[in-house]
Amino acid sequence: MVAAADTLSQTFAALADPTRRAILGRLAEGEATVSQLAEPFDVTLPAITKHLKVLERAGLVERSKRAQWRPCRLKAAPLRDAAGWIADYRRFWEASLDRLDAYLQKVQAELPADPKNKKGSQRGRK
Amino acid sequence: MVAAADTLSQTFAALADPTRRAILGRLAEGEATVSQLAEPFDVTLPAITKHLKVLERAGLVERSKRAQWRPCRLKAAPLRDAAGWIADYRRFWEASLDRLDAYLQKVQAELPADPKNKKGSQRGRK
DNA sequence: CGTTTATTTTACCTTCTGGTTATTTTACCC
DNA sequence: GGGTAAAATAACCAGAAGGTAAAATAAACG
Repeated sequence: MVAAADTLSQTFAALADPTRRAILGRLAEGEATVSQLAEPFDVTLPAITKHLKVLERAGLVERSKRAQWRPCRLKAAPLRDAAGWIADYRRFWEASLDRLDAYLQKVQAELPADPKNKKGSQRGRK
Repeated sequence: MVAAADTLSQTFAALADPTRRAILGRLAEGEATVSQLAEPFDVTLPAITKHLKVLERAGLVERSKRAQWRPCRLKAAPLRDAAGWIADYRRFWEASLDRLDAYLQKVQAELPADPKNKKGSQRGRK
């Protein structure tokens, strides 16, 4: 425990499920009720309710009451923060920097690695 | 099961833990061994090994062997895809669009509230 | 060879997750 | 009020997560 359920963790955890990502995708097209959201998926409604609760706790979805419906709409603010966190790593994947970096680290890893390289004689146990 | 553990889900799941994000942060400064990575945290080494395995399976970390050390380095490629997914929602949080959108959806929510759109003629999705 | 250092593996435990079915609640409608 | 549709809740379950302590590997070193 102690996990503290920080906002960023909740956001990423919410995004770590394909069903939930699809729900957000659907909500990007506009408000939808729970049944409408559930329709494309092969799961029961309570399962969708749970997913929505996760999304709601993560601040990614907001719900209102309209008659017996509970329409949901997208709230993208947490995505801004998530994108912000990831953006710090942009330089690592941009251009060939990733490969260059890998190369440099590999060289750095190889040089001071084997001053002698002895062979062990232990070989038959498991 | 059936979840298929798609790449994006694995990436987001890996990022959903503060310890793992901190590990990535440390690796952004350069290669590090397991013990070095573990040092700032109040957890045992096996816990770090597990976190590293998660990061490795997500393709965010690559490891090599150097003597008895297993130096880790950052691989940011999956972050590019994650950033790409989130970027699709950029318009929802930018500027005042979020509030405007909320307003529009609220209005939209209030107006067509009462018609007798009962059986499946709501929207015809699918 | 035996020791030491670095890391992984092996149980094992507890909590969280995602799913289910069955039952309630909520609110409209006649 | 009774019926009906939408959604939530309750109770339950299997499996994954994150953690631990203790034992096992791996590789340098003396």
